[in-house]
Amino acid sequence: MSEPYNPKTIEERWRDFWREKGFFKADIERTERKFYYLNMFPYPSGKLHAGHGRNYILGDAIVRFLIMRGYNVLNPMGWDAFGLPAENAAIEQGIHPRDWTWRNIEEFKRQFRAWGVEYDWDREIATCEPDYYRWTQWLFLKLYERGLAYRAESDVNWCPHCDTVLANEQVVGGRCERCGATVERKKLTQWFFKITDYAQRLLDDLEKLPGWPERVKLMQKNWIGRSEGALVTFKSERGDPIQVFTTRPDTLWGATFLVLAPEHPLVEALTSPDRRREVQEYREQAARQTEVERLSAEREKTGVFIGAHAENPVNGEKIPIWIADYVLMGYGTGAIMAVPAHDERDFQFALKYGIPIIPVIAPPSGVAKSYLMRGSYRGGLEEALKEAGFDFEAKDGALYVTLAERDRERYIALVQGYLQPGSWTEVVGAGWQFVFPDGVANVGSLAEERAVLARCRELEPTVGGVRTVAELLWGVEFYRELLFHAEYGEMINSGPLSGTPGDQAIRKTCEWLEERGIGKYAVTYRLRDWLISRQRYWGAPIPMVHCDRCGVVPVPEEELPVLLPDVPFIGKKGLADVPEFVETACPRCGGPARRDTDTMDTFVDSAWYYLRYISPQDEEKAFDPNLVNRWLPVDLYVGGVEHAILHLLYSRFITKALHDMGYLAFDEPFARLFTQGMITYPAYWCEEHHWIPPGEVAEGNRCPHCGAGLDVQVLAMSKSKKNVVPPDELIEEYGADTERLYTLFMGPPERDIEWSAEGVRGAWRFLSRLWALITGQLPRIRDIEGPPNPAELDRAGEALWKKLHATIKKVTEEFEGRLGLNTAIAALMELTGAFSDYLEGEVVDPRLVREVVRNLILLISPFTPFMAEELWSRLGEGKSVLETPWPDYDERALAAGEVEIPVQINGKVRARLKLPNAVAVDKEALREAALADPVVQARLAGRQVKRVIAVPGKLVSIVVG
RNA sequence: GCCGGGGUGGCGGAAUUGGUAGACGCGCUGGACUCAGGAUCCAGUGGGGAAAUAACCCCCGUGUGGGUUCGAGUCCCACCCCCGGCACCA
Repeated sequence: MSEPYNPKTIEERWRDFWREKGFFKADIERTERKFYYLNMFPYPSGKLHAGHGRNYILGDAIVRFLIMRGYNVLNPMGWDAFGLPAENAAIEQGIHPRDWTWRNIEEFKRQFRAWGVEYDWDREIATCEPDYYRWTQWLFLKLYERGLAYRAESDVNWCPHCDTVLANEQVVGGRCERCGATVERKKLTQWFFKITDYAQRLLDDLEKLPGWPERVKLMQKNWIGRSEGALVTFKSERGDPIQVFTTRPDTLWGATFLVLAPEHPLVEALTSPDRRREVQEYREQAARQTEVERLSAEREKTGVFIGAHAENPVNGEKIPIWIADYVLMGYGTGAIMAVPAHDERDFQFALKYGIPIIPVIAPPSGVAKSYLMRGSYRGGLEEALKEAGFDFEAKDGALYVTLAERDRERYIALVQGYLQPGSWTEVVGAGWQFVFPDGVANVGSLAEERAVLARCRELEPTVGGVRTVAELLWGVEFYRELLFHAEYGEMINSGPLSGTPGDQAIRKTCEWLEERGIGKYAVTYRLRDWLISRQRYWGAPIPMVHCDRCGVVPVPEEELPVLLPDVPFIGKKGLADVPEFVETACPRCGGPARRDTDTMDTFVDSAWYYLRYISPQDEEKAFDPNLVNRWLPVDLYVGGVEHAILHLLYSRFITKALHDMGYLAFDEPFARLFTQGMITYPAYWCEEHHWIPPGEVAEGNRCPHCGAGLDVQVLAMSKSKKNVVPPDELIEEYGADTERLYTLFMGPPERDIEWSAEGVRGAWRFLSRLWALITGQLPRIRDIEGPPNPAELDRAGEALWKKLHATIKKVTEEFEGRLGLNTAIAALMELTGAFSDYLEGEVVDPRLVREVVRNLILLISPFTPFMAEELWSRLGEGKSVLETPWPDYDERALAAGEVEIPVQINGKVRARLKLPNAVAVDKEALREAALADPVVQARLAGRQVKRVIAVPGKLVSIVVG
């Protein structure tokens, strides 16, 4: 009757069919109904594993859908082929990186073919080929001409394992993103791209990208890290201007010291002779520190006073200058004003080093506190406080008063009368006041702070060991929570701006600063320029020449590409080690000169490749602006979230730069972005033998080599952790269609999901069932033509007809919308089940059977193209599935048949009615039908119906008394 | 610490604008076919109760506690936990 499902022979038959027919070739000249679908191109390392399928199988299904929908789809593939792994593998195996790379590429292509994943292979590109990197070099020259590529000495991240520098984006938690080695800091002269010029636009234009996941946009936003504030110029005693950036200009009057980054250029000149040695030591120690050490040594802040002072421009206060490694040279101006009363780090620092603290912002809570030491006040105070309505606690003869700020004056007047001679108390809240029997002293300036401290010392000798008023108050636990806060509030102790409310404080201060020319409103970004130099061989050489007479000279465009020297590859090698590469003539003066020996970061290669696909063989230019402007932005770009910042931010930057140069009409490369999740699988770790492939793990999670207990973690599939499932084995056992179906069925494509061998079996069972079902029906429908007549269908037929169209709708909408293909497949499984049930009924309409079979094949074809093509041809259809239009659904079918309507009574479902659709969608009829139902009637007996809510097509809710 | 996302059966996950919670699959249980089954097929499967050669019925259930509503997985408030990003950023 029906033959068994044998994917091996089926898939072998169709593997080259689509390519030979040219279904995946885009018509590049025709752009109406065009669709540029793009998968992030892979780095060809070794072999593809099942985890890679998440990206490519998804993409292939989408593209097949789009082709059937009649789109002119551009769906290219290429290779991000430059990079360190090729070099490392080459060193290990003694072969050239290029040979290693091309071997992998061939393997990838073989695997794509086995998967049934097709591309427009005429457009294949590889970034390591001269006809590609020639244009990467061209891009560099263009950026250089525009002033967007420059060479500078700076502190860079150095990976000792990879022997090269890294971009900030490639350092994760102080470690090399690639190899995990601890990153060191080095001072080197390197090439940078000026991405910071585009910081604001990269930020603003995120709003132009509604088709991007919110979280990716947010990650970019955080990475760009815009902060608003002010630049304020302080002056050293010698007169050097010291510019600081602050987000809290409203706290300027509270700045009691300055802190410079240890690397700050002024440190050298400002340090006094007696501090020189200590400062030097601190700077050296800071320079030695790796990022990791700085992170781990967190919390406790260290720093050194450099023996110089600066003048605070707003109040003329003379404040000390320190250096500390919590201030980073790379952010803002590398110098900060420290306001210990309102910044937590500054507060810790000031407390530790005995630097005065002056509060200048009232805490918004409006709470103040006062502590009266035992013996500092006369009897009767407690009663007086009580009578005046103050809230306090008495403990061991001391009083702890908590008051509202508005009662401050009244409280001071009261308590002053009860103070013992020689004693005092404080009021700590919006400002700190010391209350003596004969007067009140405010701590609103450094001079006042000194005076208060002196007076207290005089009265109480034990105060002698305390360096600042803040320290004195810190000694009273009761006060601690009020000594520091970082909130916005009314300005106090701030000269002419005292009394400015919190919501206007920053704006008013900025205006005030600008009027006086001391400072101005300013914006700072966390984003740094993109360091693109790499000291390795396998990358695009930077097309620059160093000439003793002419300096740095660009290689003329017509001399591109600067070819990588073809050298035998043994051991680590940089271009600097190849004399015949280095030695050249200066393009300007013709004299002897040296080539730049750095290659570009591979993220430069991938920052523009989506443009090259449009005209991959063009020998005249990098891309054809005319065609590119018609085909881009990319309609749908699919790849992993791990590129949320690096690749996607760089690509946006390069697109904008090319846009500004007039090459591109658009300034965002990817209209819609979809980030697929990763496939995870258990990974086993043995202390001694490291990663153990899951298949080799011994009984009881033990190491097969030493028997030690293994550490199991479910991690993203990767070759390095040995937890991969090879597609070849899956295809051998179940066929590519099963792997494809399971990959898309396992869960929503954007989520990380664990691979399950049992799940694969489920997909296999379904396909076997479907195969048997359809092949079993072929004889019945071979000679049947035309669609069924809905009017002639019986109840069962009508239900199936309805189900069919609901499924078409569901699958279509998932492809066109959120790409929840797992639910689309579930719908196809349901339809298959319903179809199977229908066939067991007594009356079977062959035309309906034919209709369902045809549509099932078409609907499932993006997921399982081999089986679909095979069944389609057996059906006697002359054309390929890919030449057949995607089915449309019929609204009439959706409105046919019966629906089940639940009836709720007081919020609980008490009956389910089967009603004709016509009744269910009519509010009144629905209401009547529900009330007339016997079960409902019985429920309502003797109770009063208060309200009936009938929701057409949904439910009826009855409220009774 | 700050900013996002998310907590639904034994598991992966479904649930338009608030409208039958648990689609679909896995696993499990029972049965069939088998020398055998880790293959395949059929049936059942949130928990508890009632009932029992049947259908049906009741209670509880979407991290916790409150709230809005005829009705809440979905909305509001408070909290707990997990994941991701940033992290001395001035």
